[in-house]
Amino acid sequence: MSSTPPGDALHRLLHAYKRAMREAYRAAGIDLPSSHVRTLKAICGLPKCTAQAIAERMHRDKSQITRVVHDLQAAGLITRRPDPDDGRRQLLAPTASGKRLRARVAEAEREAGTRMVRGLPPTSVATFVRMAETMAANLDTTES
Amino acid sequence: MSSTPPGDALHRLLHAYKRAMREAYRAAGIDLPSSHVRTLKAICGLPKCTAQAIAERMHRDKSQITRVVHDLQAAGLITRRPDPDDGRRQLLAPTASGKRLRARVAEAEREAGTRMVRGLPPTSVATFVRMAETMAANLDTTES
DNA sequence: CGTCATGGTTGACTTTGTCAACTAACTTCG
DNA sequence: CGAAGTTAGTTGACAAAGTCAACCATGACG
Repeated sequence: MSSTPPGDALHRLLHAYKRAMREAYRAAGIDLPSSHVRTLKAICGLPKCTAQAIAERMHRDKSQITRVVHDLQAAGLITRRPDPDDGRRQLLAPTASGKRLRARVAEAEREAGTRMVRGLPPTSVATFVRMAETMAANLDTTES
Repeated sequence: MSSTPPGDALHRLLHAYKRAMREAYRAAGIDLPSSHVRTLKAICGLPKCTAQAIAERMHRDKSQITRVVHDLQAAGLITRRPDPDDGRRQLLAPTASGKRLRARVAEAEREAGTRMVRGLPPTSVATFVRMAETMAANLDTTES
């Protein structure tokens, strides 16, 4: 019975969220898939950013990062140069246009984000986010 | 700073959740993709269930439902027979083994679900689910 | 030096979601 | 009645996202 399986609500929410984001991106003239956008955000956010760091930070497969990074570079949004300290690593950094795009993304997201939490007390939203993080951590760490 | 963009937390959570579910399914010897499982749950939950009803209920594309339903039928988990009242519609219902599977799924989910909310007060979890639903509704309804 | 871990790349593949065209069955209404 | 529109479902094609495993380099360490 349990009329509200938590997974369903989650699934619907993320689905709606992704749709809203894609919508927002398109409205802002940004035609990148959302995973690329998130990767770009990560690169802009982390100071000395490597592919590994991104993969770890957002729990994604290395191969995925490789491909996305490749695309972003091809689009002239980021630069990739070998780390002088370690020949295996490559340091990722946004270009000027990458940073500009990132700013526009932030703008679009803020708009959609506020729309999402319309009518909800801000403190609850903070709690919500914290809970989401706790749950994710719970699920992650308990992997045998 | 706003070190925690709400979307990221969401994404990580759903990702972790899906992984946990798949893990749980596999551990229970259920080798169905999660979308099939969710569809089966919907069919078991709705009394007189049509493909359209499912699509609407979980905001998914009709075509997706068609294919999943087809698979479930091929696996002998559901039956599909034309609605006597309307020749276009098809009534979907779980078979005996479909119901059994559904029960096992519920078991596995309960286990993973409780693991997820470990250490969180149950009332907060309820609030969390309600908020998730509100947000999803916010995003859905505000489409121009 | 050999061995092993690490960062990254590649290929093949599955799952999920999206779009558009299309059939068949109902409905509406002139 | 019959033409026009709706609705349920199907199909094909495709993009996006995630997963798995094998594979080079480079670096670290005995």
